[in-house]
Amino acid sequence: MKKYDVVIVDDHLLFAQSLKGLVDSFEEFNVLFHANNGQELVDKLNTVSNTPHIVLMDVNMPVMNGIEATAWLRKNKPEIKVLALSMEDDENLIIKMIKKGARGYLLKDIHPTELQTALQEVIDDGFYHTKHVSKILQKSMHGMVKNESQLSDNELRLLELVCSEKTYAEIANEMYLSPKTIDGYRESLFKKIGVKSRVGLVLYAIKNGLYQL
Amino acid sequence: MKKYDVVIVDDHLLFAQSLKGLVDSFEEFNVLFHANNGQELVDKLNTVSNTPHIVLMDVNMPVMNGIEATAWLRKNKPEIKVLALSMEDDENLIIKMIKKGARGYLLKDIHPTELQTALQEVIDDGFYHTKHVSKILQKSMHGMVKNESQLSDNELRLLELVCSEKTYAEIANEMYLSPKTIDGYRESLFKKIGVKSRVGLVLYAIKNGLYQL
DNA sequence: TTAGAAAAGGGGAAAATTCCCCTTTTTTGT
DNA sequence: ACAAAAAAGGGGAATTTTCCCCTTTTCTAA
Repeated sequence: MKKYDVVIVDDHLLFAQSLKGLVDSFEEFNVLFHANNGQELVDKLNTVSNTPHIVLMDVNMPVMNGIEATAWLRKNKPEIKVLALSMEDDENLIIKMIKKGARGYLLKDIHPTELQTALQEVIDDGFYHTKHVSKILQKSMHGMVKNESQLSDNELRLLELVCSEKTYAEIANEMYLSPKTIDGYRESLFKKIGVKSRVGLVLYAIKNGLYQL
Repeated sequence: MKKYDVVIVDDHLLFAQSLKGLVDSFEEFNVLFHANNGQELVDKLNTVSNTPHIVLMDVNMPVMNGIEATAWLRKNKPEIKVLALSMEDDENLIIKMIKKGARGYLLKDIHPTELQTALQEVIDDGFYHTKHVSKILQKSMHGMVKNESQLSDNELRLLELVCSEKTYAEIANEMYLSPKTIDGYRESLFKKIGVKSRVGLVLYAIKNGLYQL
């Protein structure tokens, strides 16, 4: 029987290596290769003739992260199915990955047998949603998740820059905008997010993974 | 040849499982059992007659974390050697674990062969320091690491409360102290930590786990 | 017990943040 | 081409943060 080819994209070498052992131990699957980040995946797919059926994709990675890599795959290799596998249990991150094309989102603390089930279902049904992911998707359909997609690009940019010791004047300078414009963005962010101080913005940005510590 | 027994303590099941596979593949080592957190380790060590030579200890875990578990081991099972294995690359955390008795601190992105080397050296020499850990220890000996142990109780308390939308006046009220006293603590924290704004304090507190999101 | 250190508190002011209400410029849909 | 909407910018002021230098109270060790 032909095995399905899996590619692992993860910057934690130890995890990736042992994950490979686990996946290889599954009857129906076989690890084709491993990439340390999104960019390495893209490079390897462009040179190697063999394309995998499934990519097990970490989300937080240096150089090119899982979101960008998944977007690239959908555009350039749409036949490859992406299964996200991350430590981050974050509603917005999960939604973002699925919007970009991930067929499911597993947390790294799942049971090994669930990984096998997930891989098989992605092959058979085209997706695999854990109960947890289903619940988040349900909520997001009803607008229960404050998704930052309703924040403008500049507001998002400010939200990141606010997580620093820069003053608003310095931030305005960096964004080539008037301090008054920045003040407007700030006010808008306060309203949309529901906070009343810069510290509130910082806390929100960090909780929602918009600012990487 | 008798193999050395290893116990894995990690709340990420998938990682733990595949790590077990890796360790079992080493000639000289054998995984005795796995615990999901420090408390489970303590329970199992108290019921099982067999004690391991080495514990591979994650740091961030629910219920009882790696620091508490390592402290318990030093007090109750000093013959067991702890090797920390974590994602967290944080100077204070590394120092804290080693102070509590860890024989080394590995990051989860090391190469699998280095894990084998580390296990072997912990058995042979009693410790294994990566270049990274050695550098941090060297720095800490020269007071180059800003360790939060030199922050007073009130300063630490303020550092937590600062991670909120409260004003300093409100914080003063909550701590039953004059706003001016709080102002003094704040100034002292700025100096000790090396920041110049409240956002700087928030970022420091979060990076160092002093404030739980 | 008594001097010195540490903790707590204060005055005052410049800088930064927050808030509200308003104008100009740019973009967009038809 | 033009009206409406969105983005950018402004005036002005209250509040909060930040900073510096100083006094009083409390703890601590000789």
